[in-house]
Amino acid sequence: MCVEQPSIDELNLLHAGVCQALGDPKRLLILYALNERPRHVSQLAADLDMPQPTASRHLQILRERHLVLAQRDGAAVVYHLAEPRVIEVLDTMRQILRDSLARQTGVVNA
Amino acid sequence: MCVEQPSIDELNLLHAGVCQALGDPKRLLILYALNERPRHVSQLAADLDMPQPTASRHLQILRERHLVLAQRDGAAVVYHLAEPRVIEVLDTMRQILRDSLARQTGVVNA
DNA sequence: CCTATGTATTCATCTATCCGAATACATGAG
DNA sequence: CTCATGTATTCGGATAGATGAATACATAGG
Repeated sequence: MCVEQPSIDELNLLHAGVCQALGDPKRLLILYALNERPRHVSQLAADLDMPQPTASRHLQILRERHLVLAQRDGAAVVYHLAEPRVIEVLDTMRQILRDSLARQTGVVNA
Repeated sequence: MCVEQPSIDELNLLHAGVCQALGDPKRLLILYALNERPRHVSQLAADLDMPQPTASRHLQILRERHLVLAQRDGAAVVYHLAEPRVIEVLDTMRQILRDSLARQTGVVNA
């Protein structure tokens, strides 16, 4: 109780922040990779062919936005999705995008 | 036919571009406003209390990402959502966000 | 053509983001 | 404690994004 609730504007700001976190190609790859299975940072970096610090920084951003969760595993850290629904949302967006592209090119011979 | 199809990476890039377009508070307000009803640029600017050039620039970005469509109405231009599904997606994201916040604060007395 | 209204664009500036490289920090083993 | 491994952070520079102010452009009316 007595918890400060975010105002409409604050919620809108947080909302934008989450969307912004999704607005990077590498972070999308990370989210889809973690959807397949949780992974160590180094494993993720190797799988996605990016330097470890790069993966770590992107994971930090995703963590701040509550899109992924970290869990210690000895000296390593396992990251996993915080919300499976996010993948559904991303899939929907991607489908909308594909439809949009199809509509564009489709107009040519419509 | 013979239309160049985007590769996986290109699609991922476009996907990120669309998400990035959603990652701005004012653009979220614009999308939600246009979901209520299509509007002229000036009307939108007035309703959302932002300068007309600001609204116009944001609309340009949303147009480039195929999130809104423009339609001339005399000297004015009516903007409307290109995809109602985008609002569903945004609503889902917002709900996920609310759940996440509730989980955070809820842990206090869990 | 000239004017009025509405929209888009340019410019300069400021801020934020992204990255590679280097380095600091944390954990577990010996 | 020391070392090895794995992760996070800092620094510097390059790039992109957002904004106010000014202005160009487009359309309709007279």
